[in-house]
Parts: sequence; C-alpha cells; structure tokens
Amino acid sequence: MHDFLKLKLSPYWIGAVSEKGRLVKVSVCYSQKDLYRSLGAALKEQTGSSSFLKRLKQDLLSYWQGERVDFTNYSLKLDGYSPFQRKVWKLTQEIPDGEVRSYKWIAKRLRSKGYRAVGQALAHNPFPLIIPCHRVIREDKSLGGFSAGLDIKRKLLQIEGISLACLYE
DNA sequence: AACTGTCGCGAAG
DNA sequence: CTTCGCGACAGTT
Repeated sequence: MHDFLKLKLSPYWIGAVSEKGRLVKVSVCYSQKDLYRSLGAALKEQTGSSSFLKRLKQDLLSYWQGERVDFTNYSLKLDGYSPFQRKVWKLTQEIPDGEVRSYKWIAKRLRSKGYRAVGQALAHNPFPLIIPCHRVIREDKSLGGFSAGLDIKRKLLQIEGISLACLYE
C-alpha cells in the first residue's frame, strides 16, 4: 500500500507519499500541520519504511547540505495529468542542477506561446524538488512564482549556488 | 467564462 | 534609462 516519509529540513518540513516503489506526491511546507493538510492525515501515523523512501530520505538530506543529487531516476506516478503538464515537467527535469530557465524557454520548446499556461502547469507540479520547478524563473530574471511560497524557492536556488539579484529582494 | 507561478510593448517619469 | 499598465497568449477548471 502507501508509504509515507516525513522529514524536517532546516526551517521547512518535507513529506512524500509512495505507492509500490513510485512517488505519488511530494510537498514542502512551513510546518507539520501544513504537511498533514497537503498529504493526508495518514502521514501522522506511518513512518517511511520502504527502502525506496529510505533512499529518498538520504538523497534529500544530501541535497539539503548542498551536494549535487540526481533525482531524475525516481519513478513518478503521472497518471491522470494532462499531456501538456507532463511535457512541461519533463522539460523542467532537464534543467541541470545549478542553472535556471524561463517560463518562455519552456513554452518555446513546446512550440507554444502559452507562457502563462506553463506557469499554471508548474504550479500543479506534484513533485517539488524532484521535478525542479524552482529552477524556472521569469525571462527578465525576476523570481516569478512558487506555489509552496517564494522563500522556499529562494532557499532552493540558494542551496544550488545560484546567484541572482532576485534572491536578495 | 474565468482563471493563472508570463511576456513585451508603448507611454510616462 | 526605468517603471508601469495593459492586452495577447494558451491551457485548465
């Protein structure tokens, strides 16, 4: 059945749900309470015991200390999401650690001018960190948005050693 | 029909 | 040169 992981990373809490060796959802929050709200109360009871989630836990800890971690080989449960969303997320996964791209960059690669639609797709990303939607910013190098809260986006970029004016606003 | 995690242009300071 | 307002854009609910 489902397995859950809960982990405190510096000021934030991160949680993950998996099912049969595939990730179902990840979320980053400001408190445990928010985590339960977004991942479900089951998270309260269960502890991540599958080897799969143990590996994820180690990877997340390493990442948080500034190591380069490759998250691209985690298998993700993508059923039920639209083709457009999947394409956007796939391109986002191709952005290397330590670099950023713009919403426009992604749209262009999909031969679309739906910049805002790209933003909307990223806003619904079920796998923050794993699919690094924080590496997508505006064309003019300003920060853009982040559904889990902009300070988290700043923090992640900072961990990856990216230096941009928008990180110090 | 109304909403976005946008972009680029034109006008004004 | 910088900032601001606004309309166009495309995909989702």
